[in-house]
Amino acid sequence: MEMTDRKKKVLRSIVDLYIRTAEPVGSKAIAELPDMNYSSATIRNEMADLTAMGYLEQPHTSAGRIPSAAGYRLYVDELMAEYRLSMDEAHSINMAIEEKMQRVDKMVEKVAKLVSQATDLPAISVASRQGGAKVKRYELILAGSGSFILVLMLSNEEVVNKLIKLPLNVGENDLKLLCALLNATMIDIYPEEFTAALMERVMASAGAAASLVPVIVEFAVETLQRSASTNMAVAGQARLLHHPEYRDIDKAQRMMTTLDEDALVNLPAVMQNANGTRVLVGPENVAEELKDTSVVMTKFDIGDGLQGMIGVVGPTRMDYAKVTARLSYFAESLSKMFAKPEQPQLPESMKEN
Amino acid sequence: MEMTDRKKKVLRSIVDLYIRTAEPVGSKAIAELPDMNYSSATIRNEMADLTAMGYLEQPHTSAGRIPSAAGYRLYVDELMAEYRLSMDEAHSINMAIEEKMQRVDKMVEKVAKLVSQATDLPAISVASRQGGAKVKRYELILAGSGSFILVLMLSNEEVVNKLIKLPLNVGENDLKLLCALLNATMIDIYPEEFTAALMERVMASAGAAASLVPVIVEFAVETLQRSASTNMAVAGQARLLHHPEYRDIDKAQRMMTTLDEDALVNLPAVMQNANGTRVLVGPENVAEELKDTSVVMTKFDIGDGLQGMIGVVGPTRMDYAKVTARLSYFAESLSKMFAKPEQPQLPESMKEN
DNA sequence: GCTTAGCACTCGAAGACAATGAGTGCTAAG
DNA sequence: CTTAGCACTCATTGTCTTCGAGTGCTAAGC
Repeated sequence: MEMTDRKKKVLRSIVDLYIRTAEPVGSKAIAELPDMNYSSATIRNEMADLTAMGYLEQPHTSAGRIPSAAGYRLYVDELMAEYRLSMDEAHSINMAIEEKMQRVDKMVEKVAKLVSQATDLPAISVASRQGGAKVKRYELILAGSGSFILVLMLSNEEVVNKLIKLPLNVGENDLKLLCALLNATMIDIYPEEFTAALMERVMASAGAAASLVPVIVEFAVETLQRSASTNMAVAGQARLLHHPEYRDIDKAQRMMTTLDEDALVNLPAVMQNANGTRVLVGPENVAEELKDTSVVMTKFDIGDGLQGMIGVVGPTRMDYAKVTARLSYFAESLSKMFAKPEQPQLPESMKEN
Repeated sequence: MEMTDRKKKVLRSIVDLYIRTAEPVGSKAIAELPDMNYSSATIRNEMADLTAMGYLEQPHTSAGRIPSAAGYRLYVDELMAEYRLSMDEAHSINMAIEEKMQRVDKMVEKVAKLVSQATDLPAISVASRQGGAKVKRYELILAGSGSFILVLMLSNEEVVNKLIKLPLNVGENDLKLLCALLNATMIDIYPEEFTAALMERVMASAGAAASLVPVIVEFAVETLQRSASTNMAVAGQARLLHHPEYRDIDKAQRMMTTLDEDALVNLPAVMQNANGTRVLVGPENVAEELKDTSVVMTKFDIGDGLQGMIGVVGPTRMDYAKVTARLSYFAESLSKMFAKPEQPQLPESMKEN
C-alpha cells in the first residue's frame, strides 16, 4: 500500500486533533474538519489503511484511532506545521532570559525553570564543559586571623577561591615564595598531570610553606575535575500532572521518580553528534522508563567550551510543533546571550562619569 | 465530659493505627490490640465520647473513626511515643551528612534531598543569614588579557570574586593604589552605607582607576545583599505520591504546585521565636493551600549568623514520632558539623609529611 | 473506479440495583 | 461499669443493562 497525499493529510489531522484533545479520534470528527471534503466513510477507509500501515492504533474496536509511535515519527518529520512564536511568546521568553544569570549552576536551574514554564512540561537543562580546564594562575592572599586565600584562575575564565588555614610557622614571605613557585611550575597542566613526583619536587623547593602544597594541589585537582563536569537541573516535574496521560498515579509516580533520579544523565549523550533540535518519540527513547513518553531536546554551543542542552519530557501526545519552536527559540536566545560573554557592567558605569 | 486515661489510650491507639494504615479505624480493630483489655463495645463507647469531644471524626456513619486536627494536636503534644532512631537510621543519616558539602546553596539542596529521603516526604531546607555581612578586605589581582579579578573577603569568612575588564588607561600601579584606597575607606560598612557621597570621595582620590569604583561598589553591594538573603531548596515533591491521601490527582497537583512555588517562603517566619521542632497540624498552617496537610519543622543555629531550618510537608496522617525524631537528629548532626567550621583538610595533609 | 449512504456489529462507559459486610449506637444482662 | 447482642446505616463491590460512539462492509451513486 502506498502513502498518498490524502493519507498524509488525514494522518496529520488525526495527530493534530489528538494532540489537542487527548482522546481517540473518530472518522466523523475528521470528516467534519473545515478543509476535509470527504465523508466519514471515506475517512474510515483511509484510517483503516493507515492502521494497516502501522501509523495508527486502535485502543479497542469501538473507539477512535490514536497515532502510533511511527505515526508521531512521520508527523514530526514531515507533517507538522511550523509553529510560529507569537510576538508575545518570544517577548516573554526574552524577558525571562534577560534577567541576570549569575553562576553556571544557578543559570542551569533558572533555564530549566523557564523552559518548563514555557512548555508546561518538566524540563531538563544541562551545561557541560567539553575539555577540562587548566589552572592559569595561582594567587595566595594573606587574610587576617591566621589564614590565607587561595585563588585559582582557570583557563576558562572562571575564578575560584578557598580559605585555608595557615600553619604557624609560615609567614608572608613564605607565601610569596610559594606563590611564585606554583606559578612557575604548576600551571597549564591537566588535572591528571598533578603527579606525586611533581608535587614532591615543588615541596622540596617550597621551604617552610611546603606543607601547604598538598592542600593546594588537592583543591586545584578537585576544582579542575569539577569544572570539566556537567551541571544539570530538572524543573517543573509537577507539570506532568497537568496532562491527562498522567492521571494514573502510578504512571505519574514512576515518571516522576525517573525525573528525580538521574536516569536522564545519559540523555545528553544521545545528542552527541546532532546539533539542533531532536525529537525522541516514545520507544525510541534510551531509558526503559521513558517508553511511553517523548523527549524533545535542543543542543547548542555557548562558547568557552560550554555546551548547553535544554529539553522537555512529556506525553507522546504533546504539541511537538509548539514545543520544538519554543525550545529552539530558547536555545537561540541563550546562545546569543552568551555570545557577548559576561561583559561586566563596565560600559554603562563608565558612561556615568 | 472529662478526659480519662483510658480515653487517651484509645485515642493514641487510633492515631497510631490510622498512621500505619491510612484507613478509618473501627472499634473492633482497637479492641483486638494486645494491650487493650476491653471489648469492642466499650471501645465504641469511648470512641463515641472522643468523637463528641472533637478528637475523632467519622467520614460516614458506617465507617470507622479518623483523628480530627484536634486529635492530632493532642497526640503530638502528649500521647505519641518517643521514637528512637535505630542505630542504622542514625548511621545512615550521619553518612549522608558527612559527605562533603561545598557551598551553602549546594548544601541546602543536598540537605533537602537527604531529609526528603529519610522521611519519604517532600522536604524544605533553608539557610538564612541573620545580620548582613560586611566587606573585610578588597584585593585586586591583575589577570592577563586586560582584566583583573576583584576579590572580596567578607566578615562571615566567605570569599567571592569577579572578573572585570580593565580600561585601557589603567595600569598595575593604578590598581594597587585603588586597592589600598578601598581597604582604607570602604571596609566594615553595611551595604546601605555605600553612599554616592562616599563613592565620589573615593573616586576623587582614585586617579586613573576612578572609573572602576562604581563597578566594584555595585558588585560589593550586590554580594552583601545576597549574602544576607535566604537560601532555600525543596526536594522530593514526587514522594507526595507515595502516600494514599494524594491518590487524588487534583489534590496532589495543587499541593505540588504549592511546593514548586514559593508559598513556603513564609514558613520560616513561623519559626521566628521557637527553637527546636514544631508541628503544624492541618488547619493550623499559615498557607491556605496547606489546610489538610501537616508541616514539621526544626530550626537550628549554625553559627556565623547562619540559621538553618529543615522541614517536611505531608499528609496530616503522618508518622509524627518518626518524622520529628529524624528531623531533630538531622538538625543536631548538622549543627555539630558546622560547629567545627569548614576546617580545611589541612590537619590530615600536614600529617603526611 | 472512487465516493458515500446505510446498516449491523462491537465494546467501553455509565447507570441501576442488589448483595455484602464493616462499623455503629443502643439496650439489657452480667 | 462492662459487654453481648442486635438492628441499622451506608460505602463498596459486582452484575446487568442500556447507550452510543465508532467501526467495517456492502451496495448504490457519480
